[in-house]
Amino acid sequence: MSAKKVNTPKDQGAEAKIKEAARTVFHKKGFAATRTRDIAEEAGINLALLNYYFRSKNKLFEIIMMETMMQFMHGMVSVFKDEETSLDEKIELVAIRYIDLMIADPEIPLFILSEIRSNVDNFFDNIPLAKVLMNSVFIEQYKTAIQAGEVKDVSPLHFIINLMSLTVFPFAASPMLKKVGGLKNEQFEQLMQERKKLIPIWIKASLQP
Amino acid sequence: MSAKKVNTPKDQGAEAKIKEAARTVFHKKGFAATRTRDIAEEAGINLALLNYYFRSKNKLFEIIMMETMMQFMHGMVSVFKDEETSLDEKIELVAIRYIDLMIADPEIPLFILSEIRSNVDNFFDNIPLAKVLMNSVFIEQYKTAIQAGEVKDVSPLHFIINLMSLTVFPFAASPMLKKVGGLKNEQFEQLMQERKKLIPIWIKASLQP
DNA sequence: GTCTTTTTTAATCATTTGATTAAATCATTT
DNA sequence: AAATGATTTAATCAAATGATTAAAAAAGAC
Repeated sequence: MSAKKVNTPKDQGAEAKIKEAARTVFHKKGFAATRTRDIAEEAGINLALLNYYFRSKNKLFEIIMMETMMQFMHGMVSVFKDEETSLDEKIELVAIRYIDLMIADPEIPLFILSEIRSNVDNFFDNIPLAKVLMNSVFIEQYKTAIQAGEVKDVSPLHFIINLMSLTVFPFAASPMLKKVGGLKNEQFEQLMQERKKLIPIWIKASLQP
Repeated sequence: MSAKKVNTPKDQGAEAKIKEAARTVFHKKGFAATRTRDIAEEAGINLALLNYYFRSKNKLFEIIMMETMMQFMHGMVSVFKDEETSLDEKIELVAIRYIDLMIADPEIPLFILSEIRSNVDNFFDNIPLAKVLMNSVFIEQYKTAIQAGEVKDVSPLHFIINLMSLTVFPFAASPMLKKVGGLKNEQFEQLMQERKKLIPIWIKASLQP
């Protein structure tokens, strides 16, 4: 053996280009609607290269799915676990981080939601996500605030659902919203920027006892 | 010509059975992932019958898509246009109707959201939905309440987005929510039932000046 | 009951699509 | 620059899939 990682041959990084192309196409069309030929064309390489590097469409998809889930979950989990920030600060952080993430990558929410529908087991059966989130510092702080009478006594699940709903849904529904609201991309993004400040205000208002 | 509508031949309604099966399968798997053979099997009929009655997979899908969109939009539009109900009552009606609709047919939100992604133009370019909704009685009542100082001055778009987010998102995300929250179907439905009362409370709290 | 029309089926086509193969090209080492 | 191994391609395969066809079966008209 000699060159195990010779770096990229032709221009620079065929393998990386394929993965990037796969990310783009899978995110935009979903697994079932993407053809391996679409990915090859998007990457500007031959179809056989895809199978050479990634063995199959399924394997390639699993990689993209896993990375996307990690990217999406990491922002949330890191905030949820933080011992240093208050309940209010966490609410603000979640809104800001998620909206920024989704402005940068607006296809993510619908991609995750629709692909998980056919796939639930694979991704969550291993990960104890229920425990991690529902026993997190965030939820403990929320429960403490309830016991102190500082916020209304509503299930933490509703609280999380509301925060995610207000943050994520507009991006999942953006094609419809742009039509129904008659919005250009610019205006839609402006609206989402506003929500970084507004969502924490609305959430806190809903918590008033 | 003689029998134009001879009613159904074999058991009762092959055409209807195919449409019902198509609805089930399309809603569950989306257009790209469903095979015409899946629909035929679900309907308990031969594959050729599907093409005999509906000409093609595309035509059949268009019918299902159109009917589903109508079903989904009708509940909303009829409330929005109602001259007899107050702003508060409309908020309550939207929450109740939509949650009931989606408990009965939980696949609808994700089906609509993901299919529209590849299809925006077809369904909205004809329909002046933007005008219908944004000039509805509902929005006029909201604007009036702002001018009267009864509610905070926030864009009607945010208001609609929030109402839809809190109502629809949990169903779109239900596979994930059930995993993350460790919920059985029973418990999930119970949570959604609670939201029929809670969402109007939260929305109204967020409107307080 | 016979005839005509409608409904249903089995068999088959043509295309699409994921994947493989064998050979050619390129890069690196010596 | 020759040899070796890594990368890339064109050509091709086999299975899946949407659609059609021709004939059989059922239903209705007379």
